[in-house]
Amino acid sequence: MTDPDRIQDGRRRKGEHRRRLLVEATMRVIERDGAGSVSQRRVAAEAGVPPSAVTYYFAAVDDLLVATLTSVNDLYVERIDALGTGDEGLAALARLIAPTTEEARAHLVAECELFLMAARRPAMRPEIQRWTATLDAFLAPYAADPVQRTGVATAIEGMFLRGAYSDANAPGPDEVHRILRGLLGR
Amino acid sequence: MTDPDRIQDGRRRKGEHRRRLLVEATMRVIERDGAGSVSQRRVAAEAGVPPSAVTYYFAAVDDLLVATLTSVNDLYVERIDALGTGDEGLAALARLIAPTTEEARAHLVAECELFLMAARRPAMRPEIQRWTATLDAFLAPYAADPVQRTGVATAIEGMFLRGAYSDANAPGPDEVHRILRGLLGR
DNA sequence: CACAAACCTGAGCGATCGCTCAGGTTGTTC
DNA sequence: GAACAACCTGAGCGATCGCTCAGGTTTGTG
Repeated sequence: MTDPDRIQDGRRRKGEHRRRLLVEATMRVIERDGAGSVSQRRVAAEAGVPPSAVTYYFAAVDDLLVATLTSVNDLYVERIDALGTGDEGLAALARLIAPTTEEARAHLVAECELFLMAARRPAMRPEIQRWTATLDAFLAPYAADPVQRTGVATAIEGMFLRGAYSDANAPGPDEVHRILRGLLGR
Repeated sequence: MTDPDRIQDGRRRKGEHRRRLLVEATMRVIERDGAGSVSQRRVAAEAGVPPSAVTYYFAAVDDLLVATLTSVNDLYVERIDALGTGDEGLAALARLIAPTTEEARAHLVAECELFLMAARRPAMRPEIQRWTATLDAFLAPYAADPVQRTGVATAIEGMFLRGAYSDANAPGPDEVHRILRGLLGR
């Protein structure tokens, strides 16, 4: 995504800022009410802009969802790339997976809903592949065998999902770390 | 769920049949249009009954979704219990996980959406726990260590999720089988 | 300072939504 | 066959939905 502040043209710069504002508002709506509740009007109210402003920047509600998924993905790819290596990298990944606060859990639920939406929307599919590729690249140093790597990657996604349900019995960062170590034979 | 044909009272029997009809219609609506598109009117149209009939049997739309999740879960618990043991049990599980037809994939997407809904609806949480417990019980003979078992269980759920995205690069039954064998150290 | 481009909005159309309710039908019981 | 319980429905209220559009404002350009 283009950095708004790098844009010369003041008109476009303002527009790009507004676009971001809307994506952030969308994320808050999803966290609070669910991805199915994203509507032009709700996002507009959350962002404090008139409804038609949403239509101006995103022709359809689906386009808004694609942009939001892309934004979430940007952050995750960045985080994965910054995890580090060896066992510390694994521990950091575990901390990334397991939500420790109720706020983090709400965020996680929102992300899961966004990802699952891709199952029905071809426009979102490339983002899924980007995530999958990023995760696979991170795991490569830990597991040379691609079959094992896919197994661990799916387990990671499964743990994200379980974190979304939370309640007491969800695995915390320490247990996630132990599980990862176990799956990778360490 | 109570078997409708076992009910003596003809009034109640008919009612229970109708209730099932509505749950099945709901599942078809979810497969076609997504869990977010489930509405009293849509389900009614799909089932060929007047809208008020839906309200009569399920006070709110959420109740309909809970009933549908329960129904899906019933089937899965039954299937898991019938998988068998040893490597053949593992192969059968792999066949259960990986969708081979487009129809199976659509069904899988619907199931994932229903499960994820539980993250926001406490009324659905017990069904998640029922599934988790069933899966854990199946895996017990394959892995004594509970940490490893949770790892494999989350991988299974991750593979369900990946099957929902499908496309070419999704793992087929054979690869799922290989992954499972690998994770269980066989 | 004229012109253009990009930004921005209020009003509103037709459709769908969840849910209520008064009243009608069918099946069971005694 | 009277009394009752369960089943069943059409009509409709108020709210929200996606999306369109004509026209107004701000910002950059030559």
